[in-house]
Amino acid sequence: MNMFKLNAFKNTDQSQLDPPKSKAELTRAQILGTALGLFREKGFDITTMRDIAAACGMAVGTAYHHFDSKEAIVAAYYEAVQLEHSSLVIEFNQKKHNLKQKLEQAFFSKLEIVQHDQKLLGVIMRYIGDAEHPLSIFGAHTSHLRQAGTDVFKVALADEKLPEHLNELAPTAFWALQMGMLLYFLHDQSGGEKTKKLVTAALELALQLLKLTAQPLIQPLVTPVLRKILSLLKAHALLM
Amino acid sequence: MNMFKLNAFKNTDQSQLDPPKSKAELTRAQILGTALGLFREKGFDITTMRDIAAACGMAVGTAYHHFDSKEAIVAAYYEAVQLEHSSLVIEFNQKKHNLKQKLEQAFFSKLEIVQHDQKLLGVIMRYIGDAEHPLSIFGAHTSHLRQAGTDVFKVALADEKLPEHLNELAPTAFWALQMGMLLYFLHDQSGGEKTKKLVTAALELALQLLKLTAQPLIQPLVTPVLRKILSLLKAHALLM
DNA sequence: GTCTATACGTGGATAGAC
DNA sequence: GTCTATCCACGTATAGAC
Repeated sequence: MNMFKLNAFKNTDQSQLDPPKSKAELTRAQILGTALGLFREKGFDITTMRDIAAACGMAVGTAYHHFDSKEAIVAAYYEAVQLEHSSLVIEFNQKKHNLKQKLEQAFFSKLEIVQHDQKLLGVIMRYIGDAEHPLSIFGAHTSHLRQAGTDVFKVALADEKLPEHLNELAPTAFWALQMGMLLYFLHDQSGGEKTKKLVTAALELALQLLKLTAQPLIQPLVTPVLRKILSLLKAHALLM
Repeated sequence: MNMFKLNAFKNTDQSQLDPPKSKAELTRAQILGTALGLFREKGFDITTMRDIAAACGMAVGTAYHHFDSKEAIVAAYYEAVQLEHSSLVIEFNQKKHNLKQKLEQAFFSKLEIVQHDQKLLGVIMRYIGDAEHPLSIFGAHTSHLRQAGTDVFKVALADEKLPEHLNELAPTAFWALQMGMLLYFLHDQSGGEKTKKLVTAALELALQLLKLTAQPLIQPLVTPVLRKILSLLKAHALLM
């Protein structure tokens, strides 16, 4: 099991194990943990900032002093998710594994981290289309999260010898596929079982395509198209 | 140019050309048109129901009598978009065209319809992760829209002879790709120019992959994986 | 059934005193 | 950093006019 950052939200009373924090950091952590508990239990929309403040035994204004908005709490959650995911993948890649194993670990570990937070993931997707919104996963305010999210796959692909353009495209493509996984998982009522099966199948397909496009006969057909897609994604800062 | 349903929102004073409507239908159309104008001009979140009612010269209660919520207005907009798109594609496919032409028309006509409504599209994406929400494009309440959206590609692919599993998967895959196009377009600041280029490149790649996977040598490798993906998507009612 | 006018409860977010 | 008081908008409800 993973004993990383996220457990701070799941287990509020282990602060003595962590390095000493300022009062503000403690209050922030308390709000975060309490809020996530309420979100998981009742759902994001139903839970009010008044509920959260009351459950923390503090005033509404205090909660807002530490988090600009209710969505900002979810943003903090997702930052922690990404942090934990990155460290799990890096740790795994310090040992030798084949590509399939690496990719499966990258996908499955992400899934494990968010396993019980379907309701929270839905909120993260909410502003996907508002480029202006600070919480849009495609917006400027979250570029560091996209960076970390694609870096994970750069790590997993580090030992592979891919054609030049694929080398640049693949991490973003896998990141996008991972977003698709989360989207499917959001609507998965089997507790993630179906999602895991889909990931396995999708990765198998992706690996086959990867091998295909690397073949000398096919590569010249695909390369110019990939180059074009590459440049257009870069124009949007969607490619990291 | 397309003189279909959507123009009712863009041009409010051409009611004499349309078939006679009940008073309620006229009021509904007026609210819809006025609201869309305000959404486009000021943005969805900033515009209030009171703004809309005031701009229509009616009471707030009247607006709510015709639309359950502010989001419901956007839902009505998207219904009309899908209706117009379907009829444009069907019309185009009554004449002979090759597959590339058909797919490009399907993608580009959708883009043309929503060309000036980036802000509205963002709102449609907002509930993508809330399976329960009536406006989620993956939810039960919008299954008819997904059906119409994939049917469009069934029409475009009707003349093609594809392997069995691809035949079922392809329309959903293209529908998903089209959603990706809309997502990219949302963040496109070139007025859709970059989006068009990306669509062209993506379709070229998709057609190449389609040809590849149809080849006898490759098909046995891909078929079992496609079958698995197919069954998992069906389990979610994501496949139509 | 359609529309007006008005008022109310709820919840997100803010201002300003301490 | 914290709390109290307040604002604003959404959505709902109600009573009455046509």
